[in-house]
Amino acid sequence: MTIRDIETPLAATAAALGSKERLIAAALSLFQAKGYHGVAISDILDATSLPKGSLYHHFPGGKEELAIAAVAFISDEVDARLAAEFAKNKRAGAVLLELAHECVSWLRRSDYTQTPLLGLLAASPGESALTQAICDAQKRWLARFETALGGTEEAHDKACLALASLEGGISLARMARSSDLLIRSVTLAALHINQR
Amino acid sequence: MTIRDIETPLAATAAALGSKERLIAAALSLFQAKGYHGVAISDILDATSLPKGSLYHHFPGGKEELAIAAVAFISDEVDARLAAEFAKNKRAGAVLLELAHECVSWLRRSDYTQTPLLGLLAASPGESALTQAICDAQKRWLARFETALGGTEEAHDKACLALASLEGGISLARMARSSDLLIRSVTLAALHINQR
DNA sequence: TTGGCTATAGACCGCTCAGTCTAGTCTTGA
DNA sequence: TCAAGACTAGACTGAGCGGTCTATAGCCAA
Repeated sequence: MTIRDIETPLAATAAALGSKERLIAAALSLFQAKGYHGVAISDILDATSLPKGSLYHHFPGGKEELAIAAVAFISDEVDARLAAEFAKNKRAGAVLLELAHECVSWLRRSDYTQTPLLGLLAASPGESALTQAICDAQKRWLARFETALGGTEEAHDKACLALASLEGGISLARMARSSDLLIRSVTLAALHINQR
Repeated sequence: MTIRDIETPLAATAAALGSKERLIAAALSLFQAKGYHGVAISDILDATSLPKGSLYHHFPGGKEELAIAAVAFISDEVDARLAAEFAKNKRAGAVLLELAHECVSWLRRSDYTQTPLLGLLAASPGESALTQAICDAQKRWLARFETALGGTEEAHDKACLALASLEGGISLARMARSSDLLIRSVTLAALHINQR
């Protein structure tokens, strides 16, 4: 079992993970649904049924440190996933589509409350370490696509389109409560990316 | 002079507008920079040098009513702009690129703190009238592109890609503090949209 | 001048926030 | 068996929040 399995917190299975992991999982889930400022420490504690002492024991830096850990987790997970897919010599467009479909499943499972990647976390305090962590995650993902596409100037362009259509599509789909919009934009983008 | 001229609040010119317009302008600017929950009523009052009484006189519904007014304003503005451009029989890709360049100018002018469209406002209380207002704005803009592209199924796909690459590109560019990423993704998208 | 309306002004309230602190419990290794 | 560290537990604090309230200033018509 991984953290991801309880990202939409299901108290039952959650007990099997350590407190630190449960805090990260609940925090990620909540931040993806309401953004950094929209989540209160008490929300996270309620979701995990843990007391304040535990949170500040594992994350002395408080809310921001926990948020950074959550971002690092999703950053690693997506990055690893991309690396694994590209290692199979799949075309970039296919990998993008696969990722999009997984995002769709997350959107549906959360009834369109969650933003599967980092979209809503962008509303975080400016100039903070948290902002930097989000920025780093996007850079990593961008680099994966870029190298998979050949590392050329054109590859860079295509990588930008891939990530933009994904994040933008997620935002549209969440608002309209219809994964359709995400699929449409990403499918077109994938088509273009796979060209020559 | 329009509200937009003082969207990045410049106290000097602001005095020429009524209090209500100044409140909307300042609120929009702040929400675009920090998201709904990241902005305090006192921030808006500080930015406008207006007392609390004025805000609750013009917007009895408080923070949310003001936010809705701000969303309605930008929704109208962008929609009118799209209508005007399309009326000149410009190709959809060209209009998209133009809009993107205007967003770039906003990003630069705000030193990459503001999200020119509605990106950061997506982190708003769920199931509220505000969420609905944001959703409506996106629908309007989407519809403009869709009809301009011919109203077909394919047009719908392309419209989704247009808006997704724009919103997603803005998010990437803001994080990386480089408008480059926005231009790259939108240029590629525009290319694809203009095809056939 | 007066009366009423619009708008400004800001003190004030109850609540929730992030974070601190002390006490207690569980685990582990000597 | 016991001591020390890891972790849980939750009361408490001060600051800041959104929102309410009363008082007042400016303006126009009677």
